[in-house]
Amino acid sequence: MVKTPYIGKWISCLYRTGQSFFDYHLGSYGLGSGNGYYACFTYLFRHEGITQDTISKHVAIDKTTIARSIMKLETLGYVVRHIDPIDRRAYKVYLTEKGRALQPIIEATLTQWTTSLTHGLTPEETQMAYILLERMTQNAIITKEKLSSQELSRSEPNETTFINN
Amino acid sequence: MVKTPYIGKWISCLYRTGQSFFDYHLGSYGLGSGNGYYACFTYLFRHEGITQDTISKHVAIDKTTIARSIMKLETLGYVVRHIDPIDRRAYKVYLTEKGRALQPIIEATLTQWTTSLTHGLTPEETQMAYILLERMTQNAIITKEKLSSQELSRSEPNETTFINN
DNA sequence: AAAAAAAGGTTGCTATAGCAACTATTTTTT
DNA sequence: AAAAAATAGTTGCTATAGCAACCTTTTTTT
Repeated sequence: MVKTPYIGKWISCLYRTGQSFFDYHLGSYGLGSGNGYYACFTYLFRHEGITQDTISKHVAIDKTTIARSIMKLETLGYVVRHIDPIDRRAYKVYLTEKGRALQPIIEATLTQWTTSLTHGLTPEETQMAYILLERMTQNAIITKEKLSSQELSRSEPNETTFINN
Repeated sequence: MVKTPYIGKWISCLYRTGQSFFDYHLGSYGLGSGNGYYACFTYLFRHEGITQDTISKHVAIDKTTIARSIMKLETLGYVVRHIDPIDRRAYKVYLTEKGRALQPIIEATLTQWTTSLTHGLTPEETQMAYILLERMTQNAIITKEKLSSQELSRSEPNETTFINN
């Protein structure tokens, strides 16, 4: 890898090799390299009966991507969706037995990837990596929100622009 | 973002928001969200006349992706390719004037993204983030290489498997 | 020197994921 | 209560990027 002072390059490489890793280890379950699947799964492992939109917002992935991920997971028999009788626009998403059976496998793979990445780091460095990545992610989300609000800001001039400072 | 002990989630978010960022800032130059473009550019800014394969290996991006990136950059008039007279399989890639004119713009955008991500971090933390990301990326590449060599290891039993330890 | 293997690139195919625009409900305005 | 706006989800489209297979040229074996 070339040395440049740009973080994006490392991120990009980590993302892409991660995709290969997940595809390699979980491809046989019908899941491929899609981060969307694992985002949905890890969220569903903790919060069943939530809507796609809730997942989308909590994992910071576009609702279209979540919709298609859930669609695939439903086809594969890992989740079921029931229309929310109170809000008939929304689906509540539940894991099936088959889906829940995947929990240890998915968690093991995610852990394994994390472990691979932090190989050779001290526990303190690993901890630090977590914290820094989390903070950078927060910054990334804020930056993106600023861009979106700037796009709208012709009609409703700068008001939302500084919300996330 | 949901709190889980998996690094992949932060990486994924950073990667995707980064794509949006580049698309937003550089889309008007015909470059979109493709990390491949910026990898090619930043490498070409320092090393002109190299082959696609060299780029591919140095930036750890599949040669197919590099090929298509370069193809697009050629169409857009940012690079030219000349067959290497010594090795007629290979193309040597050069920036055009138009391509070189993009250097400050691309570098500014890459820097801006890095700056956005590290907002609120101390210089030491930023430095730490760099180092840790770099080390994790090295681990990622090694892990991936291990997987590839395992796939081959039926024909030529484990020999290459431990090379990268 | 011929055959085999490796290397540089390309093509075909696939999965992923975002954006814009849309439908259908629900909520808020007025 | 009607109109407007917001929300949940889907469809269409696009760009990105990897893998497998392939072609061509070069290098290595034998």
